[in-house]
Amino acid sequence: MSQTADRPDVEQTAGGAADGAVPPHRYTPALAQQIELAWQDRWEREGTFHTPNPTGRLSEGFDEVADRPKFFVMDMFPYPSGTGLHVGHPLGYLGTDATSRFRRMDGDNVLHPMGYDAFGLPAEQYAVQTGQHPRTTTEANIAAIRGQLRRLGVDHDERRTFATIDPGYYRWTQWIFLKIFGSWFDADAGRARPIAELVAELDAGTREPAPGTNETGRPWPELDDVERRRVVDAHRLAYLHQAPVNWCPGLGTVLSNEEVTPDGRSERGNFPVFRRPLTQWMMRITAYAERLLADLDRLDWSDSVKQMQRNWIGRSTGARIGFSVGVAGRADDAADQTIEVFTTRPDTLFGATYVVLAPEHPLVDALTAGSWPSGVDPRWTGGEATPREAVTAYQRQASRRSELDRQNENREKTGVWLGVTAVNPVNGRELPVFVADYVLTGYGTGAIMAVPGEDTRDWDFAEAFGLPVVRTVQPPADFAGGAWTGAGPVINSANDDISLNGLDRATAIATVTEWLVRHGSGEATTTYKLRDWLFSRQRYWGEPFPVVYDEHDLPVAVPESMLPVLLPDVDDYSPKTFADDDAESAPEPPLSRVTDWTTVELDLGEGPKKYRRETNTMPNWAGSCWYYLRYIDPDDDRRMVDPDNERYWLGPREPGDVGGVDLYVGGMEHAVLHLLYARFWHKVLFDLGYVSSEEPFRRLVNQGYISAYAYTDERGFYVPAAEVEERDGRFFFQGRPVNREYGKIGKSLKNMVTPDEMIGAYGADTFRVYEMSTGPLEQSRPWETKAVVGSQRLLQRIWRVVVDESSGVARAADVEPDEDTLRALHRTIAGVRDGMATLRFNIAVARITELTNHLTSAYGADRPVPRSVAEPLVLMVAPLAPHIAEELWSRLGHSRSLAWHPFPVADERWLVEDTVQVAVQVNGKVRAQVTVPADADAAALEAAARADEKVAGHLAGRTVRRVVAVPGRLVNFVVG
RNA sequence: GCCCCCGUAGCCCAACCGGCAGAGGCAGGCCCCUUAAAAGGGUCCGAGUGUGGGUUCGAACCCCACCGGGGGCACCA
Repeated sequence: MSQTADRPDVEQTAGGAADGAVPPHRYTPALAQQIELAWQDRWEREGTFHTPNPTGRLSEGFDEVADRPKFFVMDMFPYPSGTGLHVGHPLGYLGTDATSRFRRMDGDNVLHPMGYDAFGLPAEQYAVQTGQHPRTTTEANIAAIRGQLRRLGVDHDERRTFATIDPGYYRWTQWIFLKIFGSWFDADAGRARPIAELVAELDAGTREPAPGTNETGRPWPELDDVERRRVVDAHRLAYLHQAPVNWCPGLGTVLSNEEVTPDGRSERGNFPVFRRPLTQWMMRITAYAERLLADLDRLDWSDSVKQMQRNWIGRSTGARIGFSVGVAGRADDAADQTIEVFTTRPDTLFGATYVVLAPEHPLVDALTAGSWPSGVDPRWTGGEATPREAVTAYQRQASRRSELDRQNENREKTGVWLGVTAVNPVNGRELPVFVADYVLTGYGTGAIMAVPGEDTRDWDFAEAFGLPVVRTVQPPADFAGGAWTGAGPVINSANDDISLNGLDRATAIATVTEWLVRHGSGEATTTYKLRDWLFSRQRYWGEPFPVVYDEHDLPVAVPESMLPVLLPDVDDYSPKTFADDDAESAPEPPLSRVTDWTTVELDLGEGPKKYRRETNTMPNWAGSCWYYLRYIDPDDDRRMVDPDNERYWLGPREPGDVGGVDLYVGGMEHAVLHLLYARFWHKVLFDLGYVSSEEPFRRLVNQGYISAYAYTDERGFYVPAAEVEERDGRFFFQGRPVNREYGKIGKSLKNMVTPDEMIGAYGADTFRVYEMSTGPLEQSRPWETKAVVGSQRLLQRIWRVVVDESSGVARAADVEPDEDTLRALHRTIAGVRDGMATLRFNIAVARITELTNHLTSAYGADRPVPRSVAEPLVLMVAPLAPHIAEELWSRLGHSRSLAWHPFPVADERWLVEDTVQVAVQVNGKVRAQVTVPADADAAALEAAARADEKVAGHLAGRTVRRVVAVPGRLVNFVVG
């Protein structure tokens, strides 16, 4: 992230204190710096924030906290990229820090760790730009951000810190890969199982290879060893697959679907992306689609993130329907093939008038006819002499078409006819079969039945190609034309056997599906938009795969005892990149050039043999998929995670609970990728018995963004926001008027504000209080530098309540507080607790401000504040502004840190009033206030209200139809 | 086009389960302190909840429609 973790600039502010006008012991920025640095040293020296595990090497001191509830809170760890940290970044870190400190004081055993996500493209690109090894730059960036976090005063247990690039960490990333590689998804059991169990069942004859996994078509007992390995490999959760991938020549690597923007460019770097077939590692996340979807309901996450994951998984139900091809007597070579289509609208089957295959559909070649029949519609041929030429030309054109064209909204539908027809199973109608790129390879079966009457895309295609339309849903009388996708009774849908006519959609779907099943022509099915996860990258800066290839070019797992497979040091770590638009180029991973590494002699049980290493590396997401588990003990070199410690920190709290991290805070931008991948890995680890929790993150909170004003001059260029002056509501830069805009903080808008500047000017505590006071954690908010002074003033007042500004000594008195003060104190405690518990730190700050203001006016300079009020005030400030709180606590005579001191508890006695004011409404309008005993019942309330003369005036001469009296709240007279 | 979230004072934000719209901060006014300014302290000032309907004794809160802002998905059959 940033390299600007400067020591605070004490000089800048120290000058003012020499001026005599300021009392010598005022809480100035200079004093804040001193206090903060001193306490940060002491926390580190004393290991104040060390959290014990139940067992293992980090278990020292666990006995003292064994009876506490556990609380695991963490942030999405930073990616230290070297491009500067701004005030938006710490928002979440401070939220978890305040929560962590509060929960610790309130009696929890709190785990609050931090680590660094450091493999991946940005670090590599930064290194290439600066001509340094990625490890050098990455480690420098980590050191910088580590210093910055320390300067903010966060309470991470630094013994649990690690980076994903540490060999001691990625060893276990590779280990998890081996576990995934070493398992398969048993669809009947709905979970992953070790691959050895599959082999055992195949050998025993109790299981057949899954459909599509046995290319030979021969039974398992007849296969030789290599053929058997191919069958087994095709079952694995991590598998090699040749498929069209997103090849990005500009980056020299392939990208996952998730890393490609909707306009067909790379999310990183904005280079064009092309589809081309390559053999790559895939992760079978689709096997978990149903569980990933269903378990969302068991998570305490925001609706929007859940919704985004639901959309991404994209479950839809419908039917698979077989259309047979190769009608007798037709001059084509497509004998006895069946096209499987997927549809969510089997109720419209009678309206299908043609069939479409995706250009990459495997049946296209086999189905293409030798010649056009006479009289073929010229629109159907693509201008070619034969179907084969037309199809080949179309496929080439489609593969070249960048995704940029594809997303063009109103692009005309294109396609060509294969020269064959397929038979609609429900009415025997012969439908022409087209290939067209509006049908996607990866979704459903890659083939559709086209129903132009009820689908706008099919309608558009039918219009362009002159295809017929059969309506099967009755549109409303005033319908203008085109495809009708709304509801309506079914029409034109009957054969000798069934009729759907008059049925509603749901009934029609059930009826026709049942008919299809009975006739062996289809079945009800569910599909997902989610695709398997492309897991290979042709980059240097990533985890090497723990995989080698043997003489059959089949993958072999590197034994666990040989982990980690270290990333070799190389001179040239940049990938071979190509011209942005060179779609024909092929990936060339940097590791493939390290020839003394790529070839290796190993004894994997068959004696020493030469093997070829996998030269791809894992994607950036791998390291962040499981880092929360490693915080439990990053130095455990025997296990990924100790099961007892995992059960303690992450296990289910009660039967049926998903378990996981108790509070996970991070940006909305990871709503799909990181969170979905991590959930997937966690579920695999759960299935294999390595973790006791079903989900990684029980509760997720997305912190808001911080935006700031930006300013443009008359040419539209951004000017430095910090130098813009406001006069009479208008804005000027160097005397010239500028326009005010609003946007995310950053370099490009020239509106960057760094925490270092703020800490330099006010100290970390002021910065912390400011960020926490601007709203609930989830709320996005504007940054306003000039408002920071308000938080500074609050801390100064708190300081003055406790410390004499001229002598620097605590001025708390051992006297009894008055009742007003006690009420104020306990109301504050209740409010602060509420704010802390609900991550509405602004509420906590507001309550503390009220109490401080009360104390300031109730106890002047000559009347010290009672100790029994000053101390709880200091304790309540501690989670938000820990340094000043520690300092005040210490000046109040305590030698130990307050970090483990119990948080104040409100006394109910001072929360309830003897009497309460309730509003009296007449027809819902507030007309008077009456004071009644706090426990007055409805009748007493009504009596008191009627006795009020203003109320009597409103009621005089009118009929009271009804009286609503809510004890403690109000009385409402409903009059006629 | 579809889906999700959000509209309260000049600005940022509160308001428990539907029960008196205001806690806090910024900005602004006035006063004190000061030779003056800054810093500091004190005090004052504020809207009726985007719009229109509905439910209710009672709506910022629940329902419907619309407007505005933010985000996601998008030829997904």
